[in-house]
Amino acid sequence: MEPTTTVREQILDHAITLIMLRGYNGFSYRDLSSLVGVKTSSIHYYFPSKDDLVLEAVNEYSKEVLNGLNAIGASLPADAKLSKYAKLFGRTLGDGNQICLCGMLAADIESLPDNIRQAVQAFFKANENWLAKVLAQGAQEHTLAVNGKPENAARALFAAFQGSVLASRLFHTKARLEDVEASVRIAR
Amino acid sequence: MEPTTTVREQILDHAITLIMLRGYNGFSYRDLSSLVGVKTSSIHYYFPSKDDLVLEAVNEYSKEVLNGLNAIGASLPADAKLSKYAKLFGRTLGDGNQICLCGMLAADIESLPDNIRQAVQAFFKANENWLAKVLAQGAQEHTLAVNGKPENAARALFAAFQGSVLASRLFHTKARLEDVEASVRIAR
DNA sequence: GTCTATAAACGGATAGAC
DNA sequence: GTCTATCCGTTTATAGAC
Repeated sequence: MEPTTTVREQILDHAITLIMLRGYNGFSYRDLSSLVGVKTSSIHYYFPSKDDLVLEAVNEYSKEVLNGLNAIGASLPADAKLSKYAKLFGRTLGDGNQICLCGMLAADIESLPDNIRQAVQAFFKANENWLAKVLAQGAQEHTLAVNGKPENAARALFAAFQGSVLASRLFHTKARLEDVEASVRIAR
Repeated sequence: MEPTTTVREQILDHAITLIMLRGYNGFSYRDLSSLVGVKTSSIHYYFPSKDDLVLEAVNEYSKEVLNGLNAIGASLPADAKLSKYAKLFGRTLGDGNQICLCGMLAADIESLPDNIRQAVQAFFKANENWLAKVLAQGAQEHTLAVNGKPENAARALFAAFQGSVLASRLFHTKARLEDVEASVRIAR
């Protein structure tokens, strides 16, 4: 009883993976065509333009990640929440390297229309707001090191997560993500 | 008495800007052709393949940034060094937004050959090593907040700088870079 | 919905004249 | 060194048959 995945869902799912792997300018309808097994013209049937496809990819990806955030128990201690966040961040690709779709599109942002920019901005803000609350909690519990206002520290921390997944892939190691978590966690 | 810039230098300079703006897959020999005012075949004369061009762009960019690092006085207090670093990091593009060429290529790394990957890795390591020394100094001087070993904190900090220039451009603001500096600076 | 066929522009790259 | 001319594959996208 496998859940039936529609062609549309398959296209979107492969598009998400390809964007995370090679970015907006690094994949084509032809790539998707060979992955899904339909002709490029069929892909245009579901997603008339590449920008339509990418916008839906951002929305789908955002929904998944934000659902993951909501699934992190609100009653947990702050440092435990942060650990779960670090694991959830991005999506593990084939070889174990992680990358965030919205971090990738932030790099490609000068090639993208404004509606996609807004969607990526919304993803950034949602993550930063969530992290700000965790940092505020962690400061109170004396488990996380917060310098300055939680809002500012959260933006810096989110940037560090984004940068660390780039470095993780560049060096073929997951250790970079752990460095970020360790940089705010207070040793006991 | 303007310093004469050769065609080769102009090509390389525009290539650096274009890579920072749109990434490896987001610019073409045609773009360079119209910017420099020579035909694409002339560009191939200087840089036989696109990968040759990008490798030289990385080397030139690295040289400039590393020269900038060396120009930061060794006798300065750590927090002053960090301020200078934040200003030097990346390169200011047309509208005031900053971006780092090697951060951009780290995003595109899956489209690039191994010799370019190694050059980008070298840039990351050089920056991380420099930051590790500054953090160690700052910990001693009690001006910078360092959690854990300086080497690990430096990798997290460099990642934060990389992520923050992406966010700065995404949101059209320089404030994100300042958040990173503030996140390690101890208020007095 | 999916296909074939095709358009029209763009991609990196090369040969050879000047 | 720089040009013209050209190769040939790729890219996004559309029209129309089934």
